[in-house]
Amino acid sequence: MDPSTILLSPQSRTCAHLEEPCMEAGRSPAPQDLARVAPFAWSQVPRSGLADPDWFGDEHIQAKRARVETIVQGMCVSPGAPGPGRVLARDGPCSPEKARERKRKQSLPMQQGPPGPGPGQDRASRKGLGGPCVREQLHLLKRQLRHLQAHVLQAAEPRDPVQGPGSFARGRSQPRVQRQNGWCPSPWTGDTDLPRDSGRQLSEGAKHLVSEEVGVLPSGPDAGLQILREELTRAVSQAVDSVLQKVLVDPPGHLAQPDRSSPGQEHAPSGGGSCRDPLRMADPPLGNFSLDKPQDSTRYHGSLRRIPKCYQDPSANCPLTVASHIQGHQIVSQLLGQGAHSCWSAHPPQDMSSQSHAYSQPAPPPWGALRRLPSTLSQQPCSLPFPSTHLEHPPLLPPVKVEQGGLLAVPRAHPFSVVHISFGLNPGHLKKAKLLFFFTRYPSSNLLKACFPDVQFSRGVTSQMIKWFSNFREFYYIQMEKRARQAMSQGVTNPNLLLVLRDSELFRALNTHYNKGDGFQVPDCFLEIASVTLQEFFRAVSTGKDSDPSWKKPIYKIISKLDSDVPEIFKTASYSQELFRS
DNA sequence: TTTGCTCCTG
DNA sequence: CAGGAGCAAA
Repeated sequence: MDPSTILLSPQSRTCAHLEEPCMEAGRSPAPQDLARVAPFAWSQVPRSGLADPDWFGDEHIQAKRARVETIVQGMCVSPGAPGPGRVLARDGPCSPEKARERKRKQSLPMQQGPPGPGPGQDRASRKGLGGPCVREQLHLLKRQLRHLQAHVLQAAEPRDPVQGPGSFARGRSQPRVQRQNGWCPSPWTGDTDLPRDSGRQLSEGAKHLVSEEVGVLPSGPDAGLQILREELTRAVSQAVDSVLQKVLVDPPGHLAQPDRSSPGQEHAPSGGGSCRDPLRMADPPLGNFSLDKPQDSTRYHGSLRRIPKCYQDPSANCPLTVASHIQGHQIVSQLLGQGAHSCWSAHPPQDMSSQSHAYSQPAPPPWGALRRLPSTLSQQPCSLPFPSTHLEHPPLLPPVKVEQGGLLAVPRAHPFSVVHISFGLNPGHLKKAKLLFFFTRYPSSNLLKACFPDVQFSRGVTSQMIKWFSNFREFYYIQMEKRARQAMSQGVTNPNLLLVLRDSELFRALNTHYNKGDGFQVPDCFLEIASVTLQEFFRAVSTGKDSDPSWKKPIYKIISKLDSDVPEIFKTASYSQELFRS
């Protein structure tokens, strides 16, 4: 008896939940909060200002404020001045109707955002956002700004040498600028069609909404500019948010999904729970390993096999072309939950190619990060609390014919990431396919397409990949048969004693083949499937069924039912690129 | 006919 | 790992 294949106790590993990146950072208002707060930022300023002793005690400032307010109020009733996106209007002596009208006008562009961006409209919406629409708004606001500046400069004559025009504003805004320097530009700004500078300004404006929505009374041209920036920021970021919220679904694999068709995967607490666990290694190792246990794996069959919950979810929130759930959720959660102070937001997508890991780890070698990730995946492939390290890895150009920007052609590619579509398969894809084999021995072509969003599938590519898996299986079954026969020759009688452990020779052979370099921690579920396979081969061989020319077929059938769900990370384009890179 | 699989060979 | 033959199912 070969002790290496006898499992006395299942290896159990603790469930190492990786912390969400940047969670320790102080939470800043989520965009919804911003959206809730921002429209009142201006009107709240005086109130907060009154509460501020510095502010309240300064009569000069008060006088100046009164003058500026008068000017602004005058502007708000001046014909033609207010327009869409007008932001300087505030409730005051203006008539209630006009005030209401202004409120409506100022809230419409922000709250409506892009008009009903549907799942398939994100591109168009974003174009509209970043393009002519925003430019027009910008233009309009600039005109208003010039208007305002003229008024302010007229009104605030240098009567006060200490606090000349803008001096107050500068005194107040200077530290603000300082803080702005530490502000991480919004990742979205870079994704719009706005000039990079505009994006930065917008982001800086957004920061005010976060950190200075109260307590400062903007005044003077600088402040006016700031206000304009803020409002522009608000409009754009809200629009982007709404697009995002429409486009990016709540990921099934990240949040609690109690009703998921494969609940065991979602909440596998540890160890062998990494995949659908047909054999529940919690059983004593010598317990029943008979194949009736995987009954629930029949769920994998049929049309619903491996269909992500998202596709089964009747919720309309799930667009047909689903972005990578995890990426999407990460983006949303980063944006919504961690918002302005998110490390993630410190790097616009465009910069990620040069700052790939900077936001999650100081400078981890790609493979190091990769290695840490799968080991987590192998424990919880479906809940996937993986580090953001892998979320937005820079798309790496494979040395094949590539094409940029095939977003619409890539169903699972993130709509906001630049995906380089490969028309062929590269070593990274092969590597990924091998790792995939740990989860699925018989991937459907749909699954393959889902797992290789950066590949433009053609008949040739599909068959090549199918061929790969065929080869993988071939090797796998050969090893199994070999080991089964070996066990038989060693006098093993109880097939249930045959288990594949990580330190067994069989595992080493498989690991070497599929996981060269051992950079990926093989999921426990694979060990379980391998054990089942080995036992089936042993049973067949020991009962003489191998005399039948097609004696392997029943085994194949059994094993084909034991495929596990593939971790979502495999469905991201950046993953194979990362593998290729390493 | 197409697709997918196994088996064999190089 | 790829190519090809052969088979079976859709």
